[in-house]
Amino acid sequence: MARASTRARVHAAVLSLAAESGFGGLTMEGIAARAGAGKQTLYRTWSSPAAVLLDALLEQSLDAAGEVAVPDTGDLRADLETLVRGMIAELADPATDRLLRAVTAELQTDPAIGAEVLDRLLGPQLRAIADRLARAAVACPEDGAELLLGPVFHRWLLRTRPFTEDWPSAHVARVLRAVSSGG
Amino acid sequence: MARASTRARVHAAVLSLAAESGFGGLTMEGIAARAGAGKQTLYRTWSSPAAVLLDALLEQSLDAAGEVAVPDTGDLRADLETLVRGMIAELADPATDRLLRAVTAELQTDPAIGAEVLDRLLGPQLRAIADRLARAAVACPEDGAELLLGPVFHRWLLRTRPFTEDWPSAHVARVLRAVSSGG
Amino acid sequence: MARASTRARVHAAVLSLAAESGFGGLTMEGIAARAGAGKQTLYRTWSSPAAVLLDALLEQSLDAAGEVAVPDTGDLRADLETLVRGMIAELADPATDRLLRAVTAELQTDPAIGAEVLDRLLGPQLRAIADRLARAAVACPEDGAELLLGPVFHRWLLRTRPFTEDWPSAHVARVLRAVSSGG
Amino acid sequence: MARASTRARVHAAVLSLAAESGFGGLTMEGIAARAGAGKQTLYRTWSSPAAVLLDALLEQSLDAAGEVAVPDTGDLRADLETLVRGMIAELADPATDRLLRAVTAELQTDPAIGAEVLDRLLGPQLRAIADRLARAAVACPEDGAELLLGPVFHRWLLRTRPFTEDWPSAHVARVLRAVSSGG
DNA sequence: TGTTAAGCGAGACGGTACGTCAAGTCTTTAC
DNA sequence: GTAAAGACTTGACGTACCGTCTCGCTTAACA
Repeated sequence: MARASTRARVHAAVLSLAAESGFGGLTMEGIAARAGAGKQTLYRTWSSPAAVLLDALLEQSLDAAGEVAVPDTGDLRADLETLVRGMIAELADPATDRLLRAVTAELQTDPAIGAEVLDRLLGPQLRAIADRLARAAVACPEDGAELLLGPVFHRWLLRTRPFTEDWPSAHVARVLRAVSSGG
Repeated sequence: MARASTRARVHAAVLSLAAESGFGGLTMEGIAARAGAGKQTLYRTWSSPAAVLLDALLEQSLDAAGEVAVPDTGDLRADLETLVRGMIAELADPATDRLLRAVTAELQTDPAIGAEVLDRLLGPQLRAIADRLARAAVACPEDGAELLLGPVFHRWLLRTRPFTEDWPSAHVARVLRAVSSGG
Repeated sequence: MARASTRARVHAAVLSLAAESGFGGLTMEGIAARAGAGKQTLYRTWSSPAAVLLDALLEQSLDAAGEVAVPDTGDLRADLETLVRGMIAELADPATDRLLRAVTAELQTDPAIGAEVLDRLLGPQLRAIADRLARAAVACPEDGAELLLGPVFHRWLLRTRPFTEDWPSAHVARVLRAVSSGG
Repeated sequence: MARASTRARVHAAVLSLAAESGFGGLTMEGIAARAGAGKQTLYRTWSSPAAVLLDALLEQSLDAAGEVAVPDTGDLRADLETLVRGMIAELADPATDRLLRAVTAELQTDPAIGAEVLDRLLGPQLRAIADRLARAAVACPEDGAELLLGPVFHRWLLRTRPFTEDWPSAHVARVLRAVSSGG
């Protein structure tokens, strides 16, 4: 397995390269050169630039962002709205936008990446939201979480239309109605 | 502009190549060779393999599949469930799966592709669903359509969990509750 | 086939590199870089650094040295001795020595190189000597030529012992006796 | 210096590898792996795969094959013809052919290899033939041995033309004439 | 109808990156 | 405390495509 110092240099290299030239510019060759590492060293551990980047991101932000922070003030409606508005704001940041789009694209092709993203990013996020819903006595918290996030991703990923200022509150209202008692 | 016969040969070539080796295996060089065309001829008209493929697909299926068929039996709940089950079945087909994933991935990178897909595939689909909802006197049909499709795409694209047999009906029930009177 | 200007640049590159760093330092990559050519351009025409070098050498010296000059003063013994002394002198030159050794080594491995060398260097040389012998009414000129050159190469290639000043005349005498009347 | 058991394992490894994949396939890495030794252990004692192989060969066959057996029935002509035919037969064996070509090629590059080969293979061979000639009262036995072997090697190494059935006897006749009384 | 420019096939070209291999050096582990 | 195991940097390998660029050869439209 790779030595710790090697991993660190590679992580630094991939992050700096991604920051400079975007995800599309990442190549194994370039990462190796920037890291002062041999290509074989990279291939020994990672299978593609996306895998390197993902690993770097996860290592970097594991504890901090790994714990997807779902607010819990007791007011479910307000909490979900805060969450949705936060996500939209994050997606509006060009850096995050480019990065998440790249990961999503890669994820379509490489199932291994997909599994890792699910394990360490999406899964926790969905679970955290589901937990918040469960704490509010919602009947089907997993489906509720999906109902909350699905349209956000759909609109963002497929660029169907921009987010408007008042959409989040209306969206949360619909989601809450969807999972309310009658369900 | 390319001659009609050239276009036709290129379209045939890209479709057969995509069918054989998947989207990832498409290259301008390969398409040109299969089509018996020069590379320059391709570059004169299209900028990437994705553009060629998309053009071929749209030309092939524009009128037929372009008209997204949303059933309208009068029973909204049943119609939407039929629609959702149909989509899920389509996504389960390996060929469709690969193709749509590839287009989605490409769409993250190339805004021109994105615009074309939105114009000619997603837009009509969303509008057709919204129309169906509007005909059932739903208040916010666009948001309803998004609420219906978003979770399906979310689960499929991000591979969070498989679709189960009874999920569609529960999902449709939630969506209908979401857009009911209060919305 | 390669364009003339490309060939010329590649030939110049390989000759200058060989002069600077010796044959062992030749790589396809290095030649391509020096020539300002793509690697594929090299591989399209030549299969190895040795092939490039050989081609350059042959093109360079084709007419001049291609015509292996066997002296013909009428005095066969003197002519052959001149020839042998000339060869020994040439082999004593470090540049020629290194180059011919390299070609000989490569020739063991790559049959295509061998065929080319035979066609354009060794064949003509042997034939020229055989012709000279034939003109002197020697019965088996090809075998005579081999008898003349074989021991020279043997001693030089295998470094069995150095050439001495009086060896050529004794050697030629033996060869002439070998192919005389009885042969 | 390497331990005896290590040397033995390395020798076995290099011989088996050479037998399987030919000389060209030998690498320090492969030998080390096959021998169950570290690469460093190899480099400590040998400088190249050729050195390892040569060492193994010489250790294996020193006394046995080192004594080049030149027949001595009293009939010099017949003995030399037997010898030549034997050499040609040996060179016709693909395994011997490959091995000797490889050693010859290596010998052009690495003078140390050359010296060792001369000392322990070629030298004894030439000396044995010279001795046989001397025993037949030939005046210049070393030159005679060279005259006998030179053309064989020349034709084989440079692949000028194949050996024919009746060439050995004619060749021996010429060599004997060359070194006869007149010389 | 005969000319002439365009579109075209073919593919060489300078490049970049690929993923692999082996070289030779180094560190770590374990006997 | 020596050597195995093997990670490391380096650099060449040969291949695949990239996008650009000549080359003739069609071929359709205009003179």
